[in-house]
Amino acid sequence: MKPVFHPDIEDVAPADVFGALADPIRLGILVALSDVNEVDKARCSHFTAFASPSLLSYHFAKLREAGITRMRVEGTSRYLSIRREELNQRFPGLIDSVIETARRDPNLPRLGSEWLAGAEQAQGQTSSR
Amino acid sequence: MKPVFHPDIEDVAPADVFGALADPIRLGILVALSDVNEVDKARCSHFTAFASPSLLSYHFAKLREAGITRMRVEGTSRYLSIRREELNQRFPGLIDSVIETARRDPNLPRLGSEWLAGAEQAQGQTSSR
DNA sequence: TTCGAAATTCAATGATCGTTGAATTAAACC
DNA sequence: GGTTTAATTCAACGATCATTGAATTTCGAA
Repeated sequence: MKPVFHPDIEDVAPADVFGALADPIRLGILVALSDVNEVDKARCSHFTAFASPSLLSYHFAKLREAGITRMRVEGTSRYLSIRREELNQRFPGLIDSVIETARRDPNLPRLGSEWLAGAEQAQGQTSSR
Repeated sequence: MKPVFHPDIEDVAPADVFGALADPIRLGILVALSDVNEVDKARCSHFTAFASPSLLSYHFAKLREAGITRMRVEGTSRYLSIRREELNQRFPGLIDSVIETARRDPNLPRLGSEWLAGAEQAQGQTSSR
């Protein structure tokens, strides 16, 4: 249960962020994450429609290592969220315009609306962050 | 004197734009271009401090093919500019926050201040690394 | 203690990327 | 004409990328 590496936001370079955004699957993940109001409600397995499990792992790691997402381990599951406050502190306004730009792209993979409501049963009181 | 291809801004996908931004040299070019108030005043040869001529050509093409820059041919020279209006129409607010983000990166290649002022015969000496 | 679900890791692939250096085009200037 | 200047093109290279599929880890539950 190695505790998933997250880079210090100060160590993230703009070019790294843009590199992580240069893929339709990852942009689709980002948009889906931004649709989740409840923090840490997005489980990795919710994205199986986007790609195979191993490919998803690859893309999740890319986003995480670029400082864009956070990954919380709980049992055999992983929950994803956008590192909004840290990103806004380091790159003010960037992530919002990126998400807004991606959201308008009709060619990105998307999740049905049902999963947003159906992904429940989270007991998220364990120390956040 | 083939007339330089520029993609229709509607054909540009967000992932393509981010891919073009995923490089320090190209971000440096973008920041430098945003410093030029006079449109079409930035000649390609002004960026020789950033990389070799052939590598510059490569990066210029990347930015151009991603719909980010425009290239005007005049004699043997080429002048670059950011496609601001079109980008803002297609991806509102994006290019400004990208430039602002890049401008704060202390690790990007930069141009001296002398070239901004008309600079005709500038031959900088600031090569390091 | 075995079984199954969630997710990662690993090795392999073909594609694209960033970089170099030499050759090439194209216009300008004597 | 020949030369110079600006910039691109081309072939090569090693590095990274996106993708696949099989093997592995980890934990929860029966």
